[in-house]
Order: sequence, then C-alpha cells, then structure tokens
Amino acid sequence: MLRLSKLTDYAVVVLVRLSGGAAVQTSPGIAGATGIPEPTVAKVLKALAAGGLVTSQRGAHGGYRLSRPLATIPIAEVIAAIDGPIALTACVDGSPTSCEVLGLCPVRGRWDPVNTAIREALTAITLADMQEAAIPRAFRVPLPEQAPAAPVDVSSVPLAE
Amino acid sequence: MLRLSKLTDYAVVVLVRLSGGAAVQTSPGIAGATGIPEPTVAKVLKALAAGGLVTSQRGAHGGYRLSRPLATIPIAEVIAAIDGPIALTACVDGSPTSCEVLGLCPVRGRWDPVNTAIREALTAITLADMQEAAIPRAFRVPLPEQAPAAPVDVSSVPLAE
DNA sequence: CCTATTCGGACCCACTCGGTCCTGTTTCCG
DNA sequence: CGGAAACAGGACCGAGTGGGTCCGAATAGG
Repeated sequence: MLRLSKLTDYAVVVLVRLSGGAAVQTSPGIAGATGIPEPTVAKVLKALAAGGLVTSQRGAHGGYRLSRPLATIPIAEVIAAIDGPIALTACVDGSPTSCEVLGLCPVRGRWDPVNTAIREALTAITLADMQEAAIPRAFRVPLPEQAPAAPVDVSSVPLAE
Repeated sequence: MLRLSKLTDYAVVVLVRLSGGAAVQTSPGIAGATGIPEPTVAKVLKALAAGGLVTSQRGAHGGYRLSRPLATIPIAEVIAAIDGPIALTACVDGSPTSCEVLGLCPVRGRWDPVNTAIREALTAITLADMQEAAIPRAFRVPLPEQAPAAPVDVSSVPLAE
C-alpha cells in the first residue's frame, strides 16, 4: 500500500519528543511521555542511533540525545534509518539480484525516476515541518531557536486524484 | 521500507505490454509475453479492471484492453488500483480508527504534507514516461502515435542522499 | 572494587502479503 | 443447441517481515 512501517511513525514521534525536554532522555522516559510501548521505543532509538540521528550515552544516567536539530533532519533520513534505503521496487538498477524475467521485463530499471521523485519529496520535508503546528499548545515547549525550515513548495503540480 | 508491492510492478509491465500488440489480449497471452506467471497476471488484470484502467471482454475471444492511452495514466492510479489508496501511515487524518495513543501523539495528522508530496510526485509521472526508453530496440513495436508525454522535471531539487 | 542503570544485540511470535487454485458466469464457434 | 474459451470472484497456503520480548555488555556512581 505504499505505506511505511509504524516504526517510522514512532521514530518521528520520538525525535520530536527528544527535541523538547531534557538534553538526554532515557527510553522509559520517552515511552512514558509518548505512550509508545517501552521496548518499541528502545528499538526505534537503537535504529536511530545506528543511523546517526541520535547519540547514545551508556551506563547509569545515560540516555539518548539528538545529534542535530530537527530542522536539519529530512524525513527521508528517518525512513532510511528505520526502514532501510528508499526503493520502491526490488528492481532498482543497482540491485545484485536481477529479476528472473530480466530478458522480458519491459520496464526494467524504469522505476528510477519514480524513486528519485519520491526521495526528493521526502528530502524536502524536515522533522521541523512536521512539528509545526503539530504539538498542541499544551505540549508546546519554548524551543531555543528552531529555524523556520525553508517552506516546501511542491504544490506546483495540480493533484489529479 | 516504503516499497510498493511487486504486484504493482507487474501491473506496470502488463499495462505497457497491453499498449503494444493486439487491441484485446488474454491473460495467458500477456503471461507468455512478459514471463509473469499466468495466475498472477490474471490477478493483476482483475484489479486493474476494478480500477477502471483496463476494460474486460468476457467469453470466447475475449480479453483485456486499455481504457486509456498510457500517457494519461499516472503511476499513482496504478498503485491505487493495486495496493489501495496511497497513505504512508495508518494515522491519516480521515482514518476512522484513531491510534490508541491519540491523546499523546505529537505528530497526529502531520503526515499529511508528506502524503501529499508523494501523491503529487506519483501523479506527475505517467506510464508513458516509464515506457520511454524502457523497451529495448528489439522489443520496440511501431506504436501508432504515442504522445511524447511531457517530460517530468523533478530534478530541480538536489538529492542529498 | 562492586553495584545499579542503561544501551546493545539476538530471538521469537504474529500478521499481512504474494502466489495459487477452484468454481461459476458469460460469450463465441461449431 | 451444445461445447469450449475466457473472465470474475472467492478461498487457501506459504513466505517474508514487522512488532515485541528477553538477556548480555558497558559505564558511572558509591
């Protein structure tokens, strides 16, 4: 369904949560604040740390901390960290395992422009954009100085559907 | 992984194949020409017919026929026909089943701009664009007059990844 | 030096999806 | 008028992956 995993959704929630509050936060702490099951939060944080989006501090009084401000993190990076590289089909041109119907497949490698278009759309939107007006006033904490994060102008093409 | 189903890939292959050759083609015929298993082709065609992209003719000497030229079919429609509506997360704002952590979820409904961006990217690309230079010379049949299908210019944004 | 706390990696279960098959209905040919 | 060809709709089964849980490793504090 072209839907990304729920983990990625959680990742966005976690990252946004991580931007507010204390500098370093623990998995249970974030879980409690977001309502996401604790093990799942830990798993997400783990993947995020592997992707370099958050830095971890082990040991007592450890936890996680944002590596970069939200405005510099495009959605594409979050998706890549959680769900792996963005590729709609298995037939990406660099794939080692070519499809078995290679000789006949008429659209071999033709998904590339689609992949590229999607990747660009995802790269143009940062987490700060999603945070904009997302957090109700009650949850809104005074962030130091979150850049306005260049407004995304993808509305030039009329939406047929 | 933000990957769409293999069925959608097949659908594109089938539709492109359907654009060449005879006016009406049978499932076995398309299967033989594309190398895709026959039952799978039938399933794809069925979904495509339900989506209105192809018209079916029952009975002996029946088969499937394109409803519209490739240039007027955006990828988004194919995906919608096969994989259902394009929505990256379950938390689309019109969803009847609100997520259980609704009260705490800080990015509730914030995926909409992402969904919109992707939908636009997918709507801007038609099947004719994927057919362009996709079919090797050997397979290229003299199509009557397939519109050049306005080149998609999505390469204005530099790709970070 | 020991202990508590927290991250890190490995494991397992369940769900959805890809793929197949069968039966029924419709239409053309003999 | 009967048979064959082809689509339509459903159910069924297996594989892959997402989602959740557990235990071990590392580090700061006492």
